[in-house]
Amino acid sequence: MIDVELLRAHPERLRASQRARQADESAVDRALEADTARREALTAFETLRAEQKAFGRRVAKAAKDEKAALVSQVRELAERVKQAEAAARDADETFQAALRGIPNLVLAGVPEGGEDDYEVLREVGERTTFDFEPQDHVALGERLHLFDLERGAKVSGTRFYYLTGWGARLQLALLTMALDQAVANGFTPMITPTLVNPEIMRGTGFLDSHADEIYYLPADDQYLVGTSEVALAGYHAGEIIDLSKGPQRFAGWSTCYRREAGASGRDTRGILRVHQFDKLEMYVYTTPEDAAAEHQRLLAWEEEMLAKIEVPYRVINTAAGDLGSSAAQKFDTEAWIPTQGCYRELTSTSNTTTFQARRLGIRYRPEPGGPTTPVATLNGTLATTRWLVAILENHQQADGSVVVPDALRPYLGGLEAITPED
RNA sequence: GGAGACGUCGCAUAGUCUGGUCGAGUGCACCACCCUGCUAAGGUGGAGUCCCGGGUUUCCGGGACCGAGGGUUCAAAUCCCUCCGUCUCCGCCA
Repeated sequence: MIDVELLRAHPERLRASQRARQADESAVDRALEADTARREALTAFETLRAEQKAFGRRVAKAAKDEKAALVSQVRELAERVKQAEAAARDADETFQAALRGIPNLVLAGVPEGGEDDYEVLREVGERTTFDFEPQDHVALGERLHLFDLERGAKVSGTRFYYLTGWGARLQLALLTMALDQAVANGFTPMITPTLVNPEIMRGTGFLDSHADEIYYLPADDQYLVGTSEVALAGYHAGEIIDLSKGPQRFAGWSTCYRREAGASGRDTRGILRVHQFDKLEMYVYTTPEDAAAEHQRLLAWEEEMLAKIEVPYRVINTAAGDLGSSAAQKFDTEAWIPTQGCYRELTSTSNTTTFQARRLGIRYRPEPGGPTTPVATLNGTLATTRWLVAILENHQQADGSVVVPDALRPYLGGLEAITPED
């Protein structure tokens, strides 16, 4: 949620932000109007309510035989209070809805435009080349019995899969390595709920821009999370937290569920785009002043992981129009996928500034005993099931085996390569 | 799944039967100051969150908030309903 003070004092900044996102500028003015209407309605109600309370005190103090007369006098006032309260509530709901309709203010440095207007910040590593015809991850995985797509489809439908044998172990190894790295950097490991209540899902902003991506269970009025970011954001909802000892960093391990509603026909092969996968996610609560620096740290930790799996990648600065409603800036890292001849997203780190925290009511005290103010929150990927695609394709050998990157070997009992004979 | 008890200001509790002077007492913790020759004890005061208006760095006035949401009433922490959560017992499954 946008800061109301910002809306009132600098609506032009929000209009510019909306333009950069290729979103509706008039939403800003509707929110401003709704704010004015809400304040008028609130003042009207509060004036009447104060009158009523003053009268109530007189009734309480009055002698018994006078009470009936006084009470009959305020009946009509009580009715007006009730109406004014309803009007104030309606005006507030209108305002809240208008405010929620405005996505986060994009930061300076975010490229304007849509999905294809990203800026490439750097490319790291040489694009992998082979002196043989490389196989795609599906062929490799099936040959090495790392996953079973056919039976995944039989049991759960398209975009579902079983990880089997070394495939299952490879995922566990990868996520465990990610968790170890996070812990070494001061993150608190968390295994989070994957089913959350509506107010938490709404608070993270996913119901705005990604609503059709989310599984919903009507019988229970709950949502399946598409990332543990949701549960980690909700963790401190409604709380005043302590940031005096620095940022609070959490590493969430969870299964993630996505409907992939708008992606029919895209990436239908293999485990690149699936309805269910596992992820290790970083989530940070920090001060608004520190958020940009923390964002760089999250990106650096992501790149540290990519270095460990030894795949070429690039880093992009996502364009404004491709940001989620909560994000003020987003960096993706994309690994080179040899058989596709392009880079594919492996990690994504967003600075959501105070946007999520405002919606979820998460504050801190900059000064001990001083007033509260919303915290800033950030998130970033450290490993997902999809990483297996990049590992398999980039480390494949002419004989169909896949060399295990050095850093992963300790997590696989020292295994150096996955070979067809296994 | 059945029965019951409970949910109050950081923690622990009072207040609910008998609606009004209760945004709410007490203890502990906390902050400031005082006192005591010093990591004890004592004294005084302060202190919740959010919103609106005015003044504008630490102020004043008003409103909301006693798990959440409805209702009754001139008036609700207090009465009624629904939901959520916690605990205890029973059943069921391990």
